[in-house]
Amino acid sequence: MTENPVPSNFIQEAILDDLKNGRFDHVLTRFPPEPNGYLHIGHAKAICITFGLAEANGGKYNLRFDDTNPVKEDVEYVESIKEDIRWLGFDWEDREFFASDYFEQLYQWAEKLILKGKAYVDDLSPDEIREYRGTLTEPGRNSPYRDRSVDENLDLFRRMRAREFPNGSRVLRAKIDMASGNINLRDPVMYRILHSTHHRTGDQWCIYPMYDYAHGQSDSIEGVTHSLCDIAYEIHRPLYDWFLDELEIFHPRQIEFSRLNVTYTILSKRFLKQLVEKGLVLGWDDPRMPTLSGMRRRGYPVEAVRDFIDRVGVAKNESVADISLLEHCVRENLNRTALRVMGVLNPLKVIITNYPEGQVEQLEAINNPEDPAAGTRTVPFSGELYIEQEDFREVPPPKYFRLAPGREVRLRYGYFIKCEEVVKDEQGNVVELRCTYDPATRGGYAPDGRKVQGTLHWVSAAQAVDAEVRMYNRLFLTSDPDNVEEGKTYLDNINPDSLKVLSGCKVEPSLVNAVIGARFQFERQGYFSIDPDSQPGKPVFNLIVELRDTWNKIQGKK
RNA sequence: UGGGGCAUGGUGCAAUGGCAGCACACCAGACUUUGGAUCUGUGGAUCUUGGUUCGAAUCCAGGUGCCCCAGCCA
Repeated sequence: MTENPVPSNFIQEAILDDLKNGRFDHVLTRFPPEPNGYLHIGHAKAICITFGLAEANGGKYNLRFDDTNPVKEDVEYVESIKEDIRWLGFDWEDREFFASDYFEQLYQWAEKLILKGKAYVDDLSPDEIREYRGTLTEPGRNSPYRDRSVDENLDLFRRMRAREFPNGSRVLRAKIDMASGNINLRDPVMYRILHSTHHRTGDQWCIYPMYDYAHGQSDSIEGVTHSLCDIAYEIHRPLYDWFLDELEIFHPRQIEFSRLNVTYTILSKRFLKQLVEKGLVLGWDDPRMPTLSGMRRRGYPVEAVRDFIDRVGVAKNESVADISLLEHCVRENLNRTALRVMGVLNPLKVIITNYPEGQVEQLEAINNPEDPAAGTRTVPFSGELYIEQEDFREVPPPKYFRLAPGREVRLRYGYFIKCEEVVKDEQGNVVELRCTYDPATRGGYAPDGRKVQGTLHWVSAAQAVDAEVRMYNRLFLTSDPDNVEEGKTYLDNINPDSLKVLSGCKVEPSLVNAVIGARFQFERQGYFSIDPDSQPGKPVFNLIVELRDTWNKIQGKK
């Protein structure tokens, strides 16, 4: 977890400076999502930085929905966004705002700019506006409507509001500089006509403010001191400042930091939406998704997600965080907190030939070796068990420590068993092992000091609970999925094996009534959580993350 | 001579003129009733050229590379 509650980064330094030199005497930040999609791990970084910095400096933070484009937004998203932020552990109390609440004020300020001769109504078509804007290397040209009189502008703008004109027929533009090297300053559009029902204001408006015009003013209305945002808005800052200065209203400070990228995933709302809509995943909360709802469903502890964000840091470099760091954070958390259990994913039947017929013993097992307070439980042992198919090899390769004909291994918390006979079906598949056990090794200790190389997990057949286990793998095959050759897209990099559903799994009986969301370590395999799809007596597990596997590594080298 | 931003091990982040450090990853070993965890150890970085300075990752100048901007999206 975070050792140092006060973050040390360039934004914190800037805040401290502002406090010290009197630019501000308190700190108020805001997170401004547009409700047009679900939050992902990249947003989590923005939220933790934005809200975390406010907390660290004794300030408050607002949640403000940037809902200025009715055609893309929906209440479904505002609900999910709130749930995700709460999950992250932040409480914005009563400071929940919507840019749409400011539409009237924004409109009045627009009239003010018209009156000042700083804004005008333009009749150019969208195509013409683009033409007049010029290019990256050539300056733009003034619109023929640029020098309309204040009265005419005012009249036209009011009639825009009064629904007199169709979509796309006119816009309100700021009058700045069509020759500016910064294209954002080439008379940016402030209002466009959109005859469209807004999810909150309904049909009250048919003109909607653009981001650049709405954002800074919304910050100002709320008294935000530090408006932290994506590096992409850095070149918008002159415009952000321009509106505030021209309007002569409270002037927050915008500071930009670089967004988070993560290897083997894609963090773009557009792409994530595509995955959902094309049915390539089961929904926004599919456990393979980098969305917060997906991670939550998968079973990632929120503490681990936060820890990851802290470790990734804050800077302006374009950076790509290694997914293995996230996985490390998850494992580190779960190693401390998850109860250990035994579950067999791909069962292979084992008959203990010398075990007393019909006998069942209750053996004691440790719940979490990292946490003595977690105590112990009992697991039933009998003459008919399941072990993992992978834990038996008829012809064991070098360094394979598990079961093989004639070899003795330990069953965890159980007995030493020795494989005496291999039973196969007509196709030659191993279907059953016949073994003997050493009654003197109860609990897994040999009184004669005899060693075995392997310890296997197992489940007693009669008491086993049937379970479905969903094994997840990276959604993408390449570390930078969007980096594709001509003619291909990130969709070509999708991993066809990102989900494998195992249906005949056998888990120990203590798991029969595990609650949704509970997390366990299946010993020697990985961490798993109970999926909401679980039914009473029929648990469904999600693989959260596998245990580190050095045997796998050894094999991979060959 | 469009404008803006960024360059530190494989990855991410520190070092704010004074011994380039931390984490993840990687590799080797110890230990182990989870091939988990834990512990120990190895290797590996300041984009480049010049300048200032006793001393430069840090300051200055030039160069190079990468990212962003031409929505009536945010």
